[in-house]
Amino acid sequence: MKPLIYIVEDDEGICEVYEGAFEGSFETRTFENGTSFLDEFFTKRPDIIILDIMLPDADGYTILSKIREADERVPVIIVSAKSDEISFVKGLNRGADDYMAKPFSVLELIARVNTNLRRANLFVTAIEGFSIDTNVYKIFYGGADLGLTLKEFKLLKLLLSKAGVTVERETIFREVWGESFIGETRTIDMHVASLREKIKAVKGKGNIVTVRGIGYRFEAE
Amino acid sequence: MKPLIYIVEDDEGICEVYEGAFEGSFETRTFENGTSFLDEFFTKRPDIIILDIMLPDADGYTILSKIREADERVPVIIVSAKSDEISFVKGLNRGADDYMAKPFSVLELIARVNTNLRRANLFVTAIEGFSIDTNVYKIFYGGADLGLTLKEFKLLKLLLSKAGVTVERETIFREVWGESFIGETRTIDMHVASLREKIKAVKGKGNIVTVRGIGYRFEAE
DNA sequence: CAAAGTTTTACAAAGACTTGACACAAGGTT
DNA sequence: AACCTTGTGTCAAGTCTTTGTAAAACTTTG
Repeated sequence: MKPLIYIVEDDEGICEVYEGAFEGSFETRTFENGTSFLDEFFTKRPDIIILDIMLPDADGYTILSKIREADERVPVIIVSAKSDEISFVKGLNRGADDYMAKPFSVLELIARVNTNLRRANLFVTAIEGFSIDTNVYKIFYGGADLGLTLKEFKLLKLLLSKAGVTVERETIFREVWGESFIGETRTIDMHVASLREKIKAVKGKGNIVTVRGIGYRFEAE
Repeated sequence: MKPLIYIVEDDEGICEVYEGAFEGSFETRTFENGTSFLDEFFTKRPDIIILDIMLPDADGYTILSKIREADERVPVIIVSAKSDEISFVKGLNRGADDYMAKPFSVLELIARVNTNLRRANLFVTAIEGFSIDTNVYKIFYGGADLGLTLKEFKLLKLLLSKAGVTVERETIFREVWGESFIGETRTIDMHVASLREKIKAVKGKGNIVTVRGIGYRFEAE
C-alpha cells in the first residue's frame, strides 16, 4: 500500500512541488493550515507528516506538540525557511524526526521522506497491534507508548517476537538478563506482573499467559 | 538466527518495500523471475517464501506447484493484484499458506510473515484426530483442548508418538519424569486415569489400553 | 541525594503431584 | 471351580511446587 503523507503547507507553489515529487509512489493530502490538518489527523493517521513551521493560523511547533501528544511515533519532517540551527534544535526537541530548510531539492525531499519512512518501519516490528521501536526502546499499542522500563521492554519484546510460542523461564533469563541464571527468585514474575498491568492500562486486556511449569507466552487473540 | 526469506517479485519498487520491512529482523533474497528463484530454491531452502503470482517468465501457480513438489512445509505467501476470491482459492488449493492482495501495508505484511513462520514451527502432529501443539503445551481432539497438565501432556504426547506400541512403565518414567525411577507407587496409574477421563470428556471414548505387566498403549481405532 | 528501576524477601493462593489404603481384575495354580 | 498371587483402578488426603503479590531493600542514574 502506498504510504500516506500529510503535508501542511500554505504556499500553493510548494504544494505543487510536493505533489509532483510524490506522485505515483505515495498518496498525499495537503492542508493549508494547522486547523484543517489537525481535524484530519485525528480522524485518520498518515504514515508521515511534512510540516511547515510557518503557518497562517498557528505556530508549527504548537502543531508538532499536538501531534506528539496523540501519536509519539509518526515521523514528522519539519520544513522552515529559517536555516538556522536554533529552529532545527527546537524542532527536534519537540519531537520532530527530521528537518529541512527551504529551499530544498526535490531529490533531497524524496530521500528524506524515504529515510524517515524506512526508519519508522525499519526498526518497528508490529505484532498484534503492538509495535516495537528498538531505536528508542519503546513499545506502543496503537500509537500509545506503554512506558516500559528496560527490562520490561526486553521481556515484552522477547515474548512478542515469539508470540504464540511458550518461552521457558530459563530462556527468558538468558535473553533478558544474560547468561547468569540466578537461583529461584520472583524477578521474572514481578516483571511479568508489571507488564500485564501496563498492557492492561492501554489495552484493557492482557495477553500474557502463564504456562505452569514452563514459562510464559504472549497469546494473540 | 534470522529467518531467511525468499521474495519473488519483479517490481523493483515493491522489492524495496519488502527489504525495508524486513531489514534487521530477517535475511532477505529477492528474485525477479521464477527461474532464478527456483535455481536458488533447490540449492538452499528459505524459511518462508513470498511469491508474486504475476511474474515475467512464469505463472506463479506453476512455481508454487514446484515448490510444493520439493517441500511440503515451507510457508508460501502469495501476493497478487487480483483481490478476487478465485485467486485466493486457487492459491490455497495449490498449497499456499496465505494470501495477500496488493496493495497491502508493510505492517500487515510483517504480521503475516510472522504468523506463517510461527505456524511452520508448530510441531503439530495429528494422530487419530488428536493434535499436539508443543508450542503451547496443549493437545486437542478435533479442535477441543483437552486441558492437560504438564505431566499429562508429556505422557499423552509420549503415548501418541508411539501409538500402537506398548510403552513400558519404566520408559514412561524415564521420558515423563526424568531419570529417577522411584519405587512402586500409583503415580503413573493416576495420570493415566486422569488422561482417560479427560479424553473421554471430549471424545466419549478412551484409547489408552492397559498391558498388564508391561505398561500402556495408545490404541488407534 | 532523590528518583526511578530492579531485585529480594516473605507470604498467600492456586494448582499439580504423590501417596497409601483398599477394592478389583487377570492370570495362574491347585 | 475355588484359591492365591500379582498388577491395576480409584479415592481422598496430604504434600509439594509453582506462581501472584506486596512491601522492603538494594542499585543505578541523573
